[in-house]
Amino acid sequence: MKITIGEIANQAGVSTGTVSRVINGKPTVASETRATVLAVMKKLGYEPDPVARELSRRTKHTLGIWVGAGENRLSPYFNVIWRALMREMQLHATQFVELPVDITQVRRRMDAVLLFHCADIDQRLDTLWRRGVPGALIGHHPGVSCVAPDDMGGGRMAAAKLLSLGHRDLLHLTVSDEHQWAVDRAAGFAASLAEGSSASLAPVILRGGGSVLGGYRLMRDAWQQGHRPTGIFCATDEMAVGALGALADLGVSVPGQVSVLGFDGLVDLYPGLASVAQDIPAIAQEAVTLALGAIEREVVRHVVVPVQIIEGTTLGPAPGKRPH
Amino acid sequence: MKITIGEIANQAGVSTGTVSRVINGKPTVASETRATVLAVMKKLGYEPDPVARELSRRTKHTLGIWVGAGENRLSPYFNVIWRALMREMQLHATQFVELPVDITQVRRRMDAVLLFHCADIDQRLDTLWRRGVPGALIGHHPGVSCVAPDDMGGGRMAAAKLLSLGHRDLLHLTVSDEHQWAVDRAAGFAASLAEGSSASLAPVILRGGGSVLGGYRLMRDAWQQGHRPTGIFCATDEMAVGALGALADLGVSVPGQVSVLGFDGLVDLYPGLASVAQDIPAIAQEAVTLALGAIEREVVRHVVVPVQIIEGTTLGPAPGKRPH
DNA sequence: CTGAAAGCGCTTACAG
DNA sequence: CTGAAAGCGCTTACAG
Repeated sequence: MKITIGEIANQAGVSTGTVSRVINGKPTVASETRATVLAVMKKLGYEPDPVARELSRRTKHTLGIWVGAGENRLSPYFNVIWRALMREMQLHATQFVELPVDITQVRRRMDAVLLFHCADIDQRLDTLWRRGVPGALIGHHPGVSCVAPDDMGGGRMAAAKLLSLGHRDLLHLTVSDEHQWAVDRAAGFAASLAEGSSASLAPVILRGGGSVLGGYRLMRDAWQQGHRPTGIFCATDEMAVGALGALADLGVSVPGQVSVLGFDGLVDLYPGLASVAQDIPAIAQEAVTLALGAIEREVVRHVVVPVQIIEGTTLGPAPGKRPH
Repeated sequence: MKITIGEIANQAGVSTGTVSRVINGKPTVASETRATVLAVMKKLGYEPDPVARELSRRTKHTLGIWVGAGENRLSPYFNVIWRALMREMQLHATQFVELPVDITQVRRRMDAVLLFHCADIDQRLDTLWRRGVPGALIGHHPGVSCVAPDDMGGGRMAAAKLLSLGHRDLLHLTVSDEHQWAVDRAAGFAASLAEGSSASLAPVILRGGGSVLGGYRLMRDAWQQGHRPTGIFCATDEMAVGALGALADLGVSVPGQVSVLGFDGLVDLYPGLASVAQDIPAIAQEAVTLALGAIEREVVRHVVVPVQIIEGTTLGPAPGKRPH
């Protein structure tokens, strides 16, 4: 039998209202009472029913999600962040609608809209503005709440990591489109190298398609044209997977001859892939929080979520160097 | 203001119970009453609240989803079917838990489990059996309810399509792992060719990785080894994308010199991709229906969902032939 | 700080 | 065939 708030209330000797207040972390509960209730909840392995919560919360919100036109909805990254967003909305007991590019078609009421990697942000915000729907976005933009990974910092971390392994001949593979994230990752990478204490280094930067095939071709062509980097930083993990495929086909050993570092943290794409990992769950959580906050006209916030390097077997010391 | 069952009842001059019966297609409603209610619902653009439905339906179900160990959760196909499953569960107001490989860890109660592309089906069913949880699966297996696309028929359709375009030199790229779907697609393709009225044809079959890179390498190597097929059938769209990439790099024109046909229907992967398309929404719907049916110990059913060729610009008549 | 009670939008026995 | 009523598991003013 499913265990409910009523059962908790019984065993804790309080009312269901109090149990509810504990669940929701309301401040108006005596700490002793709170402890008792928490103990009973734990003992019984209670988990609140999200469905009932959603129904009873007066203010039920539905969030629109509006994805940029160019976004590849089949990419691994989209896949992962989408699932994280879904999970987050479920926890917040929030419904959602995925918006078509032409938003005027949409009948369902939306309380707020989350823009995801849209290039034409201004125009879309304008459309929302006219409909009186507040927005938040994953990315960067003045005047609205935003959340994004620390792309610039991640680029810097990539540089620092490769430098610390002794690499001096560096290659950066990125996308030819001027996405903010790509620009920032490249800028962070280059800036950090330029600041190097000894000789200031400049990476070779090559641009192409953002897919696995894009990375493959860039890497293959670069090598065949005589480039001999020992440290390669890719703007996405997909590109890194492609680059690794090309290196394998070229007979170049990784990480013996060449180290490869991706970005995003999708290390399941390739065994041992090293990557500057985004904290996708945190981004999704912030995104939903910001969008929900926008409904209440909360103050605009810009959240930058830290990234973190996941070491893998595609990273090693530069040939002839010892690691330190 | 959200429009509810009460409002419908008011305007239709009936009770909410009757409206509910109409919504749920219960037979015990006078057809005249039904028509009135339906009309009001339509006029007001009413959509039942799935959350409220779930809460009030006495029997709330939680479905476990158990994904095969080898399944690439980042692949486009997984992405698409996963989203279709989520949507279906939402419509059925069914909760779900994604199960880890080690199911003994799971605390939450599950009413049924949906197995997705598992290789070790027998063993998993056994585990479920011991826990008294019924199962259904996407794939094929005797003794449990199953749903799967018509892999064999799709292979036949691929053969028929390429033959009708005049292609006689055929290549099939597939995965090296012995997945049921891969085996069936290849078998259908080969069987259909062998039955050809004139000379019986045999395709060259090459096996490799199922990813884009796998398709790329198979295609490139085949061409460089002197294979000169004019019609290429790939077991997955991802492989087709890879093959198309290789052909582009080799300077082979598509569909001028070579036609390429994928499988799955993920035509957004590549502009103009021709593909034997699975009806993924239908599969997801059946899957959830079967799993929910298994709870009621309904009779075991095996559902095969038809596939359909999506024509694209990667398909054309064999060189020197006119289309008919 | 806490309880009693109403209500979220539906479904479903129970009567009639 | 249909209505009145209870109930799904929670949250939240309203009192105290």
